[in-house]
Amino acid sequence: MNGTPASEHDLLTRAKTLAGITLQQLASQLAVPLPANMTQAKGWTGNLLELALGATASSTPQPDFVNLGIELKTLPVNSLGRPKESTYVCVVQLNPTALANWETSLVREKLAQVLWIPYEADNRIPMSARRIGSPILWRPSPEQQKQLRHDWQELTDMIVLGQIEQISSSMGKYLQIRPKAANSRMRVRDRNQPGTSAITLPRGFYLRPCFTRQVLEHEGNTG
DNA sequence: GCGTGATCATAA
DNA sequence: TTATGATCACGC
Repeated sequence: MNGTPASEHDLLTRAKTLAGITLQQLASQLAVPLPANMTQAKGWTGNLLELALGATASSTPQPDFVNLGIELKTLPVNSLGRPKESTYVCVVQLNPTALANWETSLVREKLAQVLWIPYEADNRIPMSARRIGSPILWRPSPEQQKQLRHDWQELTDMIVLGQIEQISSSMGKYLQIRPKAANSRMRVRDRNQPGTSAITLPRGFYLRPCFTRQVLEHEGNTG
């Protein structure tokens, strides 16, 4: 269980051994205490899985498994096995270079290869009893890339044009932009308007549940 | 302070 | 019930 996985196969094999066990069982194996409440431990499940699988890049902008170029994402699902929440992808970088084109964008980079780990998150199930699901090693299909690229372009166009304040969370069919900050008083510099001192609320890109649902269902049908 | 891990709380 | 806007903890 210790050390970072040496190969994609190694990582997937490890992840499969977690399928079916509860969060409490895994936490116990790793000697990690269960949080008393999720309000004060929002990233707990993600951190637990990182620890279990030997992810190395926590708190850095790099992929979780640097040597493999794979990002790890836990995915809370409801009683129907569908995503319960949107999925945070990355920060919205507020400079023209970062937003210049999709091919070199952080969103595309982050979502190039993702190991999805679904887990039960129905509120009627106590934290300790929630089970981890089967891992899905995913790369966006051409259709999914098209979906993401379309939304990304639409949203970043607005930012580059200085219209970030007009962006609403309801924009983007699959990819959206929402606040991502310690609180609503946080501010960052928007470098898309040279010569001005524009500041704005930090934001992030998020995948809507309808997108991650595709990921789960496609894998379920083919894998 | 910023980016990582995300979910919470309430409006719609 | 669902999605938006807000927020919590941690590492560096």
